[in-house]
Amino acid sequence: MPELPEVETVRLGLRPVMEGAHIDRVELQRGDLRRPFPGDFARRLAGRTVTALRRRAKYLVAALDDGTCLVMHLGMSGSFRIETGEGTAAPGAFHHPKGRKGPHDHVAFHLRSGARIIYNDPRRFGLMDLLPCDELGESPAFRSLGIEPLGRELTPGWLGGAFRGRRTSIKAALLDQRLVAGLGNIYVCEALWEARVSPLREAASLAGREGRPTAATRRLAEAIPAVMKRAIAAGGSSLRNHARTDGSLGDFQHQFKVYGRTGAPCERRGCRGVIRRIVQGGRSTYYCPACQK
DNA sequence: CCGCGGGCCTGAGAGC
DNA sequence: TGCTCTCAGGCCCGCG
Repeated sequence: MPELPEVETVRLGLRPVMEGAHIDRVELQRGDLRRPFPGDFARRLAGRTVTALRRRAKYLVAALDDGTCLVMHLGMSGSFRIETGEGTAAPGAFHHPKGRKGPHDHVAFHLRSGARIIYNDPRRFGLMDLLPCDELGESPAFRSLGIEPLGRELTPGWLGGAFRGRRTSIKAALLDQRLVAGLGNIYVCEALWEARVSPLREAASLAGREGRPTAATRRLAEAIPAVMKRAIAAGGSSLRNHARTDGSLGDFQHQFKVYGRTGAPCERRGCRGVIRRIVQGGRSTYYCPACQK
């Protein structure tokens, strides 16, 4: 469940439990997710205190009291859940509220408060790493990340510049984390619908000229943060995984205008179009051919 | 550098 | 019921 709004929802859920928390012990189920855990991962975390829980694009970053940062990515299927410690946690147990260990619980953070934070990830496309906080920006994963979609940098002028010379589709350009970092397949589709821009358009055609972005680019610069904010307010989108750390579902999937709505009527006022699914770069794109130009 | 295609994993759902 | 197939919210790598 991992685009920016879902990651932000997770961050907001974890923050009250994690910030200021002392990590007693970390348990791993196996040595790797998408990549191996760094050496001595569990040992290096034991005894540390979390000073802040931040987000960069789709990454969660827990700053620790020794100057290292725990970097976490949810991949396609990662989720966190918080288990508060009634009684004593059985040693060696990845506890589940019903006493069962989830089949894909890979990491358990045992906090001094008695709470446990469990990371579950069936497909194991997720990632955890430990890096010096002052070198985060230079790390391979972060070095090439573009701007935050909710930051001040996202202006029509900036977007227009980013699209300049890009021969790829606007859909692919918005998925490119080197430009705007944090959008994924769902929110790109939704933002394009909101801005009435066809996903098939060449990105360069939206660049405009001499710092004069096109009207479509101005609409996109509004639609992107607007969709993200609404999604965060709704607790993200839940398709098959839980978005929230307490196990409750996000609600934004009920507000989708195009994603997953193949064959359904376009909800734009006055539009009689029907939502269509196409494949771009091997991934589904949903859009309304009638009103997205 | 850019853009594309494939690969990495497991599970859910559809269709037979 | 059970099998096979397709698809899934992301990212990395290697190729031309």
